[in-house]
Amino acid sequence: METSVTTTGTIATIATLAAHEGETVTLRGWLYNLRASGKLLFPIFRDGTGTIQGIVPKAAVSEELFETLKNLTLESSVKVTGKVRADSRAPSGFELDVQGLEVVQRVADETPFPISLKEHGVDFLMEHRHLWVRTPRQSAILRVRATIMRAAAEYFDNNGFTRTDPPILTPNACEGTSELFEMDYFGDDKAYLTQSGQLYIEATALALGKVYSFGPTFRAEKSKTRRHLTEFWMVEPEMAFAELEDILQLAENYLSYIVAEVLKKHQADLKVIGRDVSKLETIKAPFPRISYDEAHAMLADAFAKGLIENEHKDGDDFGSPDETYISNQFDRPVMVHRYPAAFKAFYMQPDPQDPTKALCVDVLAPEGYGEIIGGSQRVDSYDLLKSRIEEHGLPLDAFQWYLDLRKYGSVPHGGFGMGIERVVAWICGLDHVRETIPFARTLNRIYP
RNA sequence: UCCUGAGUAGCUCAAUGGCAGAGCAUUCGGCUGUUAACCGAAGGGUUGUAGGUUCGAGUCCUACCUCAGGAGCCA
Repeated sequence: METSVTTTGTIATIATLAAHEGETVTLRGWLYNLRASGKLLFPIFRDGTGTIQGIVPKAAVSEELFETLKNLTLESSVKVTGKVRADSRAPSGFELDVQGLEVVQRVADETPFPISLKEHGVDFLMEHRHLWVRTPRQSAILRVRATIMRAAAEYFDNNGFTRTDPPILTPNACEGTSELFEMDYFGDDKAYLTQSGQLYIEATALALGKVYSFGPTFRAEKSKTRRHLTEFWMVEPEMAFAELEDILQLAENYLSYIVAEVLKKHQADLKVIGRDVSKLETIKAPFPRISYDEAHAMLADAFAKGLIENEHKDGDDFGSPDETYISNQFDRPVMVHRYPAAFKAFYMQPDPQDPTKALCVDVLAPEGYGEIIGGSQRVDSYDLLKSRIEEHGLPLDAFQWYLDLRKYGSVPHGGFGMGIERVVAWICGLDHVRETIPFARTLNRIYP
């Protein structure tokens, strides 16, 4: 430890400095930037809660303190003591008149902090993600993420749901579709990383009524877009005695709550991120609802008017450009329901009005962020589910336990899954989900 | 897997087939209100890899590698 002139003051964090105006406090953090103007230094400190500029006139401090700070390297860790002073020139409204400094660890001159205040490329930043997270924007995003995750669990905790997390290691593909990460399970057996906990929480929903799960999910798909990670966090509610209408209402109330929580607690962070909060203030239930058929008509009309490039074929799933167009017609998330059953999962309940359609919903976030929630009412008939499993060419024995749920007191039930990273990307207005998680796992990257 | 694009100084990028450069960062010097501070100077290069065309290749051709954006699939 290298020590310079030290004085003591009340330990404080930058976020709470307004409450310490006029007081002498000690901050513990890092040197974020340093500007010098002859006999005047302007160090900027960060401590994880924010940044503040210090001011150090040569005449006001000891020679030792001045020289130590003048030669200090960026991202060196420090304890700095000074008097909090309101100043209209400061972005946060406050500055610190530095009186004392203890250098905890000085970054060596030969190995300067690699991330500068200037622009960097994506590859370089991701290669240095362990250091990139220190920058104000990335820290702000991670704070918002934390609030979104807390609100995502809190809403269910406050509304009668019991958290029941499913296993991460599973014996087979939950839905028999996506590519999974495979691993050896003590020799004879293979295990797979979960792609969804849904089937398991259907079991716990029939035990506890209303349940949810919240955890990491894995997809080995070679997806390479701004919306995909190979490891991401998903929150999934499941309710017994619930039909599609209940699921729609839950989804709109849920998202409204999460957005409200972020707006309530993160105005400063959203400003650092550069988010237009007026786009979030409109996010209140009820959300617009359109059926697949209505969405198709909307796309057909748009194609006729030359607003979109590719014609959407009735009966086909929507592509990303289609979803973007649909979501751009609304100022809040749009709930698209009753897709053709043909390209949806085997466990979705058919619509009694039109059995070729499934009682399902995709919630598309505004501003082109695409699908953030996918849900459905589940098949509750034993015979129908059995024939669906067979039609999809899935192994019956692997799904016997799942069929059992329809044998012992089956009820209408359903729920949805929400991808946390896509919600964070949308709420923060980010270009790519890789910035929404501390260490993103993508197709081409597993370091650091 | 497919399509498109990009790899040049630590970083971000320039360079008609003809001497490989700038800004930032680093080091040194100057400046008492800077806001990605500014001004001056210095150091810093096997142009992704391997071949090929050419008097001459960062530049053109072939293959490969890496990364990015998109499609498909999905949350």
